[in-house]
This record gives sequence, structure tokens and C-alpha cells, in this order.
Amino acid sequence: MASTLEDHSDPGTGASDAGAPVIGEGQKLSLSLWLQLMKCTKEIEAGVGGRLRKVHRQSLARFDVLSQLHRFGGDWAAVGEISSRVMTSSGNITALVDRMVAEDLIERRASPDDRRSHQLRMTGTGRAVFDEMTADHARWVDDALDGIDDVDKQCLIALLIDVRRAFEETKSESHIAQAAPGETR
Amino acid sequence: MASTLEDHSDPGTGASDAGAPVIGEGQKLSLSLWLQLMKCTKEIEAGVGGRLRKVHRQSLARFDVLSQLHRFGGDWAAVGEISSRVMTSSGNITALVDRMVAEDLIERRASPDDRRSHQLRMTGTGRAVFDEMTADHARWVDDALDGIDDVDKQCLIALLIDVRRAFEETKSESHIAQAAPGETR
DNA sequence: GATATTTAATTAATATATAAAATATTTACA
DNA sequence: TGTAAATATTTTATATATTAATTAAATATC
Repeated sequence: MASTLEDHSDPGTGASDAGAPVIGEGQKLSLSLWLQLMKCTKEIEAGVGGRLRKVHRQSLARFDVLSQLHRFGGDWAAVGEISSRVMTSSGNITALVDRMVAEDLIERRASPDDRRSHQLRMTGTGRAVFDEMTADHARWVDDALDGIDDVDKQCLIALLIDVRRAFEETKSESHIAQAAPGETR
Repeated sequence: MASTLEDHSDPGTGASDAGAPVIGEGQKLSLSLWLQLMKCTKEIEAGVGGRLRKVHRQSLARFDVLSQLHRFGGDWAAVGEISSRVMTSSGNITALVDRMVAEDLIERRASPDDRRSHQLRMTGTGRAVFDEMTADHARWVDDALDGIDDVDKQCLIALLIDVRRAFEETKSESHIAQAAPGETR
């Protein structure tokens, strides 16, 4: 999926826009940036994700889970540890894990320490599939960004990290303020 | 959902990584950029999308459809016209439209010109909901990007447009070459 | 030590995404 | 004209996402 929303600063035909929503000048720049961020990510995601599905019969979500498990070497990792890192809801991870277990990509066991907790680990098959996916994924992403030179890439990385930090600060502020800005209308 | 994948350049613990997948130096920068792009988009998307769901009981996908219909003023627009712009598969748009019609946000009719084609239009209710969502959406996005100054925003926009253009060129090249690079292993 | 709260994960209900196949209609062309 | 190809959408099957409710176990508190 690649969502586009729309650049509301342009009322389109100009006709029948008497009651068009009013957007402040200062918000337009932010909206344009958000629009480009979405389009860029979704387009590449569709390309890389589509290839991953076609060539390896796996989704980006599964690759993500395997990537996180990879960081634990051969050790068991708690389900919550993984689900928080891939930032998918805990309610979602269960079915995803079920399917991956059914395909023998990962295995699940009850935690020996905490009986509420379950743990995950890659199987040999999962490791093999992951290695193949990793190589293709890296090549495809590099291909996708082929025309961009290294300085621009580094510039983008730095700016995107700034954006994330700014967003995190906004979130924690609105959390302190209790009434999140926007709901107060 | 905010996917993270993983920065494969860091083998984690360093233990049991004998058979770790090999990734070229040149690919690391691209992967890092892709990682930041994903994280940034998904985190903001989760924030803004979550609020949209909570406050307006609507998804970003629905807002996207309404945004595209908005561009047509009060006129009817072909389903294909909308589905291509929101870049969701045609198979997906049907159910989405069904639900939106059921909630009286949009209406659907057979095209008078082409009997294969159906057309969509916002209802009065849809327009009202859209206007409310638009105002909140613009404010939330602007809040999310609050700490970034305008020059950086403009820089980011320009770079992201470059990335998309580069990606489009890659796609058309590999299309000409028929055998997409990566499948040949 | 009994009870309340928190935490971890699953289950349930539903929305949204994909790909592939089916249907209907229009267009192209021999 | 008749038939093949292309187009627009829907249908079907399945995967992945969200939230809310449930279950079970650990932790905190009195």
C-alpha cells in the first residue's frame, strides 16, 4: 500500500470549494514533507516487499521478526522483546508467530523463568531463509537508492533522525500536558 | 505498525555469527537510510493514524480516499481513478468502498459512459467528516514536525523527491532488462 | 498470607492489505 | 462481423493490522 493523501493547499479544480477546510500557511510545509515521506517509503516498501513475497514467499513483517531474532544469536528471546522492537501490537504478533512456527521458520517455548512469558528462536530453516532474504534485501534496497550519492544519503539519514527525535519530544510533551493538542476543539 | 528490520552491519552480540550473511560496505549506507525512512514514516503514521482512528473513527486509508475525491469537487470519479491515486490494489478498494458507502461517507453508481466502470462521490456527511479530519490531520502533522526548522523541511522534501525519482528510474530500467536484478542467483 | 495491581501473552472481532481468478464490457483487428 | 485482447471491477482466499477483552502468573500492598 502506498498512501498519498493529498496536498490540501491546492484546491484542485477551484470550483465548488466554497467550504474547503482552511489550513494555515505554516502547516503546508509540514504536510508536504509528510506527504513525500509517506510516498517515498510506501513506494520503496511496495517494491522491496513485493519482491520479497514473490522470490522468498515472505513478508517484510516476517523478515523483521527474523532480523530481531538474529540479534539474539541462537538464544531464546521473549515474545514481548520481539514484538516491541518490531513495533507491532502484542495482539498481532501471536498469529504472525503461529504462521512462522507452522512453516518451521521459528520455534516457541514457555519461558523457564516466567510462566506468563513465551520465548522465540530461529530454527535452522529460518536461519537459512533469513540469510537468503538478507542478501537480496540489501541488494534490492541498494538498487532502489542507486541514483542518490553518498553525501545526500548521509544528509537524509541525519535529518530523518532529527525528525524522529523531534516527534518523540512532541509525544512526551503532549503526554505530560495530558490533554493531547488537537483533541481540544 | 512500525517496522524496524535491523541494521545488519552490527552482528549484535558477536557470538555465534559464523555464518552471518555478508553485506557489502556500499550497501550499508543504503540500508541505514532505508531503515531511518521506514522508522520515521511508521512512527509518525502510527501517531497520526492512531489519533485519526481514536478521534474520528476513520483510518488513514479512508482519509486518503476522501482526499482524492475532494480533488474532484462534487463530481463523480471512477473507482480506478481513485484506486490508482491512493496506490492500493483494485482488489482492495472494493471492500474499503463498501464500508465507506455503508457509513454514508461516499456513494457509488454505475458509470453512464462505460458499463464496466463504477463511480464514486463524497456525500454531505463525507464532506463534513473530511473537513474535520483535514483540520486535525494538518495540525497533528505540524505538531509532529514542530522541532524541525523550515530550511531542513525544504531540504528533506527535495531529497525525498530525488529518492523517489531515482527509484522510479531503477524500476523502469529493470523492467527493460526483463530479468530484474536480484532474481538471478 | 490474602487481595489488588500489573504484566505477558492470547483470543476475538474487525479493518485493511496482498495476489489471483472470475466477470463483464469495451476496443482492436483480421 | 467475429474473435481476440485489453480494461474495470469484483470476488475469493489469505496475511497482516488494530483495539478490546480475556487468561494466567508475577508483584505489590496492607
